[in-house]
Amino acid sequence: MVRVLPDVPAIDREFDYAVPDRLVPPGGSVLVGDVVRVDLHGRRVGGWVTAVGVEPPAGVTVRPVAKVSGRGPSAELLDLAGWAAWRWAGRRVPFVRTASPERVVARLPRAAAGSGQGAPVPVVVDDVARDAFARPRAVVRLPPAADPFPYVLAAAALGNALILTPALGAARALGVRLRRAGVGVALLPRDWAVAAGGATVVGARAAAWAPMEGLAAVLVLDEHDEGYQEERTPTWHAREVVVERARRAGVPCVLVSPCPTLEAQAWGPLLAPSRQAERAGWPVVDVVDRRQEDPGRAGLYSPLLVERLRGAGRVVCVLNRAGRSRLLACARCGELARCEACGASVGQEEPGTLRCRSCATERPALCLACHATVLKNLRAGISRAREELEALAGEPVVEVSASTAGTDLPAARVYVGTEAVLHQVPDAAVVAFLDLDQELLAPRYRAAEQALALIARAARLLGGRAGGGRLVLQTRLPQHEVVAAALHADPGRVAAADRERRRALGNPPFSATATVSGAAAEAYVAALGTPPGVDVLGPRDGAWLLRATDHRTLCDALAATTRPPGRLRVAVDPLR
DNA sequence: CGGACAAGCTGA
DNA sequence: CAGCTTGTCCGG
Repeated sequence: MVRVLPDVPAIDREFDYAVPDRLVPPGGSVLVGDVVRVDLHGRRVGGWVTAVGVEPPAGVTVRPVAKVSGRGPSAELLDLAGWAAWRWAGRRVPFVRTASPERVVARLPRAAAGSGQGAPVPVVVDDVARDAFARPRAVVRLPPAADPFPYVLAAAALGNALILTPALGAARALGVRLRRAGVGVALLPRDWAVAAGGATVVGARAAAWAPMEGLAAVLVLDEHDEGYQEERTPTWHAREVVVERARRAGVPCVLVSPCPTLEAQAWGPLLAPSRQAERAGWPVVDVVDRRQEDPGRAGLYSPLLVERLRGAGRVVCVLNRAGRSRLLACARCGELARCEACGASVGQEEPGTLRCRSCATERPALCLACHATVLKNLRAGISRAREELEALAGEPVVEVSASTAGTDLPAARVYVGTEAVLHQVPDAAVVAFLDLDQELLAPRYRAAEQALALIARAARLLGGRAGGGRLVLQTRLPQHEVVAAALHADPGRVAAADRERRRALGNPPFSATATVSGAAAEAYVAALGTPPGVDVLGPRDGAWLLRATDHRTLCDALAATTRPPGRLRVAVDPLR
């Protein structure tokens, strides 16, 4: 008899089944974690074995398992899924799915050896990196131009390591380098079976749930990257998952980032490089104080930036324009979309709503003249920026946005785009933030941290100080700590200022928060009540904000609340 | 989630 | 009251 968790998120219960002899693999047995198919209430669903040799409760008719499909997550990972369901107020199934192979894995291969191509390069481990792994936990501040590979090698030198990168491309590149260094590597999600057989694992967010045989060390690169957080509920964070995994396994865990989050710094000791080493790993910064320019004539491009544009090498301009569009017109009659109250042009910040930038009056997105609901974009921020830049540069300028990801960018010397441009252009001689204030003043509690992360990303395209690249920051807030941090290659300035600000405002990591939204939110909040240590704020726009002293208090309160029927979204640690 | 079954609604 | 929709329950 086995206990089975069906692969149906809404059920979130286990059921007992018998295993017919003919389904027991020859010479083996059905194990915890195995993927099965079972009949449940008139339909056949997938599921996972969560316990074997169980005694079903009296009075239930036990049905046989329909099929034993293959191997699945270990008992440790099933347990971790239970913890994650608590931590992010979700169900176990989404986590167990993430921990499972994409396709059926009938049996595991033997432990992965080195690639065998040529003689393995002896693993020379950097002293600083080895010291980081000699501690149970460490946060390493590594400047953007520095190669993190010594930390990767130091992790792999301890045995089968779990190494996370924010995106799969970086994981693939690390895998190649590790194989060349003679390390047996599994790239998740592709090599699930290899990982389960025993290997050092590299991968992105989902690899936090990789099967590991004899986990020896955990390493998270670019720990600050928001790609580590799942956007859909449960809004789990890969860094938190692997930190917990390392803790449970009693193995060292190292988080690396050019600009470590306050969450990371609250978790473990910060190892910062020498001032000299850190300066070498950040580019030279030009701060352009836009307050000094003639307000009537100041466009998007300062005289200094125009001068940099004339130099040699690739130029990348970043313009994260808040709002979907700046100027709209009716697609049917051509009437400009203007404010009813003051006549100024209105923009569309959220689909379906027009907002006046001058008096903040809002109205539904329809034409005042003919009531058509389709409006077209006359001045998307980036498109206009591109035209102006092309005129200034006197050469073709390529526009880059999230929508051009994965396509071949036209060859050009000058690029302009949203922050997506920093992910799509490999390197540059100049990176300019046309309107850094947009980032600095964003109405999010993480704005400073995120702005610095963006600058660190730009710094990667430029290389270190010796490379001669220039980072141009156009701002009206030249004293802002983010600008100062970039200028002095000292991310600690942002951390220090942000820490005090967040402490004063009770923002994470000095609290644990969750948002509750959806049709059933009101009933859920009512059922939650007012547990000690948890503040219930709102509703605002139909959503409630829960703030607790810590995650234990918050998550215990959420776990004690039964979900009412209806649509409900509970997001623990929302980035907002 | 989605099948089973009950209760409710409609039209002849 | 058949035939259909809608709602609630519950799964081994």
